[in-house]
Amino acid sequence: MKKVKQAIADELLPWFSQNKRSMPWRSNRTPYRVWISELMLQQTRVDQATPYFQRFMKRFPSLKSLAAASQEEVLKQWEGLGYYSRARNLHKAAQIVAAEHKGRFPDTAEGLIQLPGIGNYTAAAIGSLAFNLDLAVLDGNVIRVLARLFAYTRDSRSSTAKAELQRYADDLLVKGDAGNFNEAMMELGATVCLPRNPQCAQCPLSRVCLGHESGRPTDYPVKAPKKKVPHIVVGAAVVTNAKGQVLVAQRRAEDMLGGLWEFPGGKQEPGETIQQCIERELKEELGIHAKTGSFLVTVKHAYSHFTMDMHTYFATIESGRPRPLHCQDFRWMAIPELRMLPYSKADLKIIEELETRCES
DNA sequence: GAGACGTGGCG
DNA sequence: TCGCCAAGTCT
Repeated sequence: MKKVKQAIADELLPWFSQNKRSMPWRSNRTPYRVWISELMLQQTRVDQATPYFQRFMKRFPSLKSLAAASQEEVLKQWEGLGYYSRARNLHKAAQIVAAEHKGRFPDTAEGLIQLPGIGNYTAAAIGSLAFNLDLAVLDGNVIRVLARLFAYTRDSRSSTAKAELQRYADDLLVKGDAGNFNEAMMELGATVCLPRNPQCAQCPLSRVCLGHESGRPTDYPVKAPKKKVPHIVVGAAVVTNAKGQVLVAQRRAEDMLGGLWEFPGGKQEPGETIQQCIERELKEELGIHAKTGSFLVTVKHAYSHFTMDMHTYFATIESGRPRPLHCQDFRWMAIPELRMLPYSKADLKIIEELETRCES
């Protein structure tokens, strides 16, 4: 442990000061900027989050402007980034800070972690980076780096392993320089101590790394295998009316993809044709009796916990007027206006197909 | 504590 | 093609 601490001071921190290039846009570590960037970076690669961060800061330059926005505007900015509860929680937290903390961000770990969407990792990240608190982060990168450094054999997904590795991180933390220590550990994991091809020859810590010494660094961290995800078939409808408008519905707030808009539809039940599925879903969701028409497109999509084939058909209403039964809201939209609302990637693929057909 | 929760990139 | 993975949190 002592040798590792020494190597961090002598090798890792100098290495980091030469190699911190992945997020130049976060050199400005204000609480608001660190918070937004950390939220976006959860389970997300820097390259994917970067353009979102730039646009987000342009649209919502301050906590006040974010708190004043509608959830729909926030979701629209988040569209395509995934894990949309992050956006909903971000918006809630902004309103809490604006209303209950006079717009000042909490500057303690205890205060930060009470905000929605902020857990152990994000509280430590904001605390160390924006407020220079001595808090060590534990994310996927740090878990991998520490597991290799100490040839750690417990299942890294277990809570006991997390607690133990957190203690290692706490012990190694460079007091007074926690922000740089944390970013250095994560940057090392992201660029050198890679999951599949660790670049031990270039690693500033290889000299004190038990994983490297073992000759099998990729044996760490140990992980129990994941179960494979189910596959479902979904039917969806582009319901059209006489004005050439199409019907979109807003998903309920706490559901998966909550608050986003979609083409109505749902999971195909056993013994049902896809047309029957669509007509049933339209009745349940919107209370309309509709008839499916021609085929539009099949969207294949992989979510975190299932994969889906979404067969999309045109449809027209035979009787009834739409009502928001199993959805939050619905709207008739001209095709060129559709993109004003936020959607998931799967429904954006349907919109793309509609736009392509409109042009020709 | 295990499972829900998105998306894109990579070997 | 396909499973795994990426700066996690919530229930």
